[in-house]
Amino acid sequence: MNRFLSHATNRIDAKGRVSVPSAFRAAVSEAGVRELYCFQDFVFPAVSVGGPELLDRFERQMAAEDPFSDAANQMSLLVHGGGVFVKLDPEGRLMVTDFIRDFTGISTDVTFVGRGDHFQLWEPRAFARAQVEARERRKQRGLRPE
Amino acid sequence: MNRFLSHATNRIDAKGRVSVPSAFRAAVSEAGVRELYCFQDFVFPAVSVGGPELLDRFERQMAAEDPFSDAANQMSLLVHGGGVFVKLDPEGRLMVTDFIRDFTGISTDVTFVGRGDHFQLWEPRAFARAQVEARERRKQRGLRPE
DNA sequence: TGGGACCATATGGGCGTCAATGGGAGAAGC
DNA sequence: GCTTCTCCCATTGACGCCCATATGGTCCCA
Repeated sequence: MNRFLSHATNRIDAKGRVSVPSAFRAAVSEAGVRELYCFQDFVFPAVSVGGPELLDRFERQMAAEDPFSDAANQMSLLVHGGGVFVKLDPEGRLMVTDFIRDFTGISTDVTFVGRGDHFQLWEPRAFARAQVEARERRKQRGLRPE
Repeated sequence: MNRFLSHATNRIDAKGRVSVPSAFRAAVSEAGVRELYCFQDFVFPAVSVGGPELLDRFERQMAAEDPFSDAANQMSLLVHGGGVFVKLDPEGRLMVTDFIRDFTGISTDVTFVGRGDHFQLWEPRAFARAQVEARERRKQRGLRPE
């Protein structure tokens, strides 16, 4: 699996570290990446994490918009200026900084959520709520997956 | 048989495992799959299980939309983040995790329900009720095909 | 037609491995 | 010198793999 799929919740230890699920670590190292880039999501109260190619994704998104629009400006500010680098320790853990805590509401546990080409850090209950909401929205739209 | 048909109920053992019916296992191994992807159904209190092609179907649907829209984000959250991988042990059993239990209400027994290209996990009595309901609905509609 | 052997599936439990977690010590920065 | 971060090692608990047993059904043969 070279993509980020599924989800898992891990505990933050006394030093503020949390283990990245092994499936995600495998996907990261498979891409040969040791340093990850992360920034605040545009839609959800979550922090997105990925390799350098994650920047490409948002540059594509920005390219899809008028480069001088407000939206493109804000996106650049958040992605280029607002992002931070995160390193994994030899055991595959990362430090949960205030940058992450403040935006997500994370305090003691982190839910890692696969998003295909990247993954996200969520406060566990916020993730549960967002899922319920997304499901409700789909029902309202009457869209069926099949 | 390369499709999932009929239904069967098996007991969860002390370690939280349950045997996948042999007919379903045959259909799975015929596709050469050892790792299954499963996620919560959009309509019923059931967990859907299938091979990677189940994921492909959702991704095709996502690809049809604006990839950066809210709708696509929510879809990704449910499909990429909401699913979990399930492995079968050498005897063809799977672990019934809390992810499955909480959503379906399964506690001691699991009803496996074939759905053509995938199958589902149900709490036995919930499945019985859903069948009765479906039958009633059809009667009300005068047995017209949809 | 009845009994018995055989086979496949389902089920139960032991054990090793690995991921997650906790804590200590050295190194680097304030 | 104190704090903070990084690396290293220990612990533990869950999960995957293995082998053993039970149960029900089918086939064969008397």
